[in-house]
Amino acid sequence: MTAPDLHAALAATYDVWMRTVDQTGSALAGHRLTPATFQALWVIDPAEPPPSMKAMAERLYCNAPNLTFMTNQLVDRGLVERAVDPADRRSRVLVLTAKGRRVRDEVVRDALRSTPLAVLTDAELRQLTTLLDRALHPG
Amino acid sequence: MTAPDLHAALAATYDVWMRTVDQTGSALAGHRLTPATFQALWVIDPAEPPPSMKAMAERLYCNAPNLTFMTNQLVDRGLVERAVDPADRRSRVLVLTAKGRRVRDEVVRDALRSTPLAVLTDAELRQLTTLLDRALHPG
DNA sequence: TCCTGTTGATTCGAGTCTCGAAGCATCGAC
DNA sequence: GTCGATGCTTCGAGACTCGAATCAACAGGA
Repeated sequence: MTAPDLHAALAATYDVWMRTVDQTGSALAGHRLTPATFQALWVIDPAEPPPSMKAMAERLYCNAPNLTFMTNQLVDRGLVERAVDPADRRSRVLVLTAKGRRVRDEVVRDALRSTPLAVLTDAELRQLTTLLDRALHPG
Repeated sequence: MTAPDLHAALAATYDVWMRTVDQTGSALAGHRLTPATFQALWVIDPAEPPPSMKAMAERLYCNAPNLTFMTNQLVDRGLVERAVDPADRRSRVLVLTAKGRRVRDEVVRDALRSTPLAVLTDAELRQLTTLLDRALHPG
């Protein structure tokens, strides 16, 4: 690793993500969503068991009070509901409502359509994911 | 391009950038910088002519009032100065102060040390940059 | 069974960030 | 010179973020 190569790679990563958020913006406004609430929705995979607040905070790289705030935004908009985790009654899990699943589908589709990455081929995308995953999960 | 491959690539891109910001946080606090002011500093390359507000706004994907706010933060901390562009007296260019250059060097170094991408080899980094640039600048 | 320390989440307050609308000065073309 | 366009700032409102304090529930040991 040398600084110029690393700098260029990080700058490009930043650009791709920021352009994705920026160009998804107009689609989000239609659902009264902001980048923050979109990201919260993004990390709730409806195919997996509903995540706890703690799990959400880790995925979103934010702290607990912040997540409480974002969760309230989503609850106010009728997209998620809090439920008590029977296995640990301190923990609240976030369950998508029917509307939440529908809205999430739409905005995720919008994001995938808007991201600059959409122009890459499947092979390139897999190559990209492999490189990034190697960085995220070394060893 | 198919949705699952694209989804995975975008998720990994998001993770790399957010982990970079997250892990650079403690280093930023020492200079009384936030992620936003750090990003503003990041896009002022001291090796190039000082950027105008407009150029900054494009690089940061934000609007003019927002940039005025962030510029004020940097000016208050003595890191940049506004200067009138002689070629267009409406335009203000952002000039790093001596302290600004020093602080920018430090925090950029911190960011490059903190990013998950730092574990990749030069060859991998160049491969990554090539892929991302192809997405950012197609054709 | 009680302590006791820990953990998951919320509340509160303060500060930061973001943006639309309106305003001002300057530019460029005519 | 006039007029529309452009670059930036101000203002006001809302969204976001976080540290500190609080509360309920868990987990372990005496």
